[in-house]
Amino acid sequence: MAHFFREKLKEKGLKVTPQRVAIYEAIVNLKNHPTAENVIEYIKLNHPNISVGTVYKVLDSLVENELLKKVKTEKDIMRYDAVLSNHHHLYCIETERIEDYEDENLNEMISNYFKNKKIKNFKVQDIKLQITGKFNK
Amino acid sequence: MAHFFREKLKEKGLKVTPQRVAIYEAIVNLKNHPTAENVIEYIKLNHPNISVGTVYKVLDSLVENELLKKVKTEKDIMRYDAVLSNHHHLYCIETERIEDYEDENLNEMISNYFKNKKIKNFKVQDIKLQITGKFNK
DNA sequence: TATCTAAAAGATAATCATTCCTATTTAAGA
DNA sequence: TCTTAAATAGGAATGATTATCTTTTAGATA
Ligand SMILES: [Mn+2]
Ligand SMILES: [Mn+2]
Ligand SMILES: [Zn+2]
Ligand SMILES: [Zn+2]
Repeated sequence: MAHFFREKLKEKGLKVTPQRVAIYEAIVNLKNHPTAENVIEYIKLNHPNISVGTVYKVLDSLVENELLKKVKTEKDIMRYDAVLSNHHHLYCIETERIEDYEDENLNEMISNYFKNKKIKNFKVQDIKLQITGKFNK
Repeated sequence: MAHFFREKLKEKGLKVTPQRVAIYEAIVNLKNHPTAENVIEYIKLNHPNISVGTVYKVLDSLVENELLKKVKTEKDIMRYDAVLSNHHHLYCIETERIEDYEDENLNEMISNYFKNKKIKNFKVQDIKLQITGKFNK
C-alpha cells in the first residue's frame, strides 16, 4: 500500500520520512479530496508532533513530484487528490463534497473528438470534466 | 453594454451604484478571468477612491446573484468570469492565462452522452471541461 | 424637488490559510 | 559508526479575504 509510495519517493530522490508517509496515507484514506487542515487533523491522531509547515511543504513537494494532484475548486482552500489515473470530478453544489468519476467510454469519446477538432493556438495536454450537481440523499 | 447589467441589478433588487457598474465593466474588459486585485488596479484608474472591501463585497454579491461566476483554479486567489453562457476553459500549464473555449458541437456531444449514461446517486446540473495545456507562444 | 431610510461604500482592523525562517533532527550513503 | 545534505519543528510573517463600524447614497416617497 505505502510500498508504491516509498518506491516513488526514492525514484524522485526524495527521502522516505515518517511524515511523508503519514501525509500520503492521510490523503489516500480520507478520500473526498481533503484539505491540508483535514490532513493535519487526521495525522495528529497517530503523529501528534507533526508541524503544520511540514504538512504544507510535503503536500507541495508531492504535487511537484507528481505523487499527488491539486483539485481545482472555487475556494481559497487547497484540496488534494491521491488518485493519479485519468478521472473526472463530481462537485456537490450544496456541500463541499467532491467525488471521483471514472468513465472509460467518456474518456475515449472526448479523446476522439479532440483528435479531429483541434483548438487553435493551444496544445491540449489533459482534459477533465467538472461535473456540478447534487448527490442523492 | 452596461445596460444589461443595470437591468439585471434592478431585477435582483440591488441598487445601481457606480462601484458595481465599474467592477462589472472591469471584469468584462479585463478578459482573462481577473482576480479581485486585477479589478482593483483597473478601477483605480478612473475611480481612485474605491475601497478594497467594497470590491470583494460586490464581487461576492454579483456571484451570489448570478451576474458573475467564479472560475475554478488550483490557487488560493479567486478569479471571476463575466461570461455566463455555457463555455469551457483553457488553462495554461506555464502561466496564469485562462481562456474561454466555446464549442457547441462538444456541448451537444456531452449532453447526449449523459442523456443515456446516468451517474448513480448524482443529479447533473452543469458540465464544464477544464482543458489544460500550452498556448502557442 | 426635498426628505427619508435601508442599503451600500469607505476605512481599517481582524482572520486564517499558507509561507517563511532558522535551529535542530534525521535519512541514508560512505 | 560517521558525515552531511535534506527534512522537520516551532514560531513569526504574509497576504488575500472578511468583519466591523461609521458615513454616504440610491431610490422610494411625499
Ligand atoms: Mn481555488
Ligand atoms: Mn491566502
Ligand atoms: Zn479525484
Ligand atoms: Zn470563462
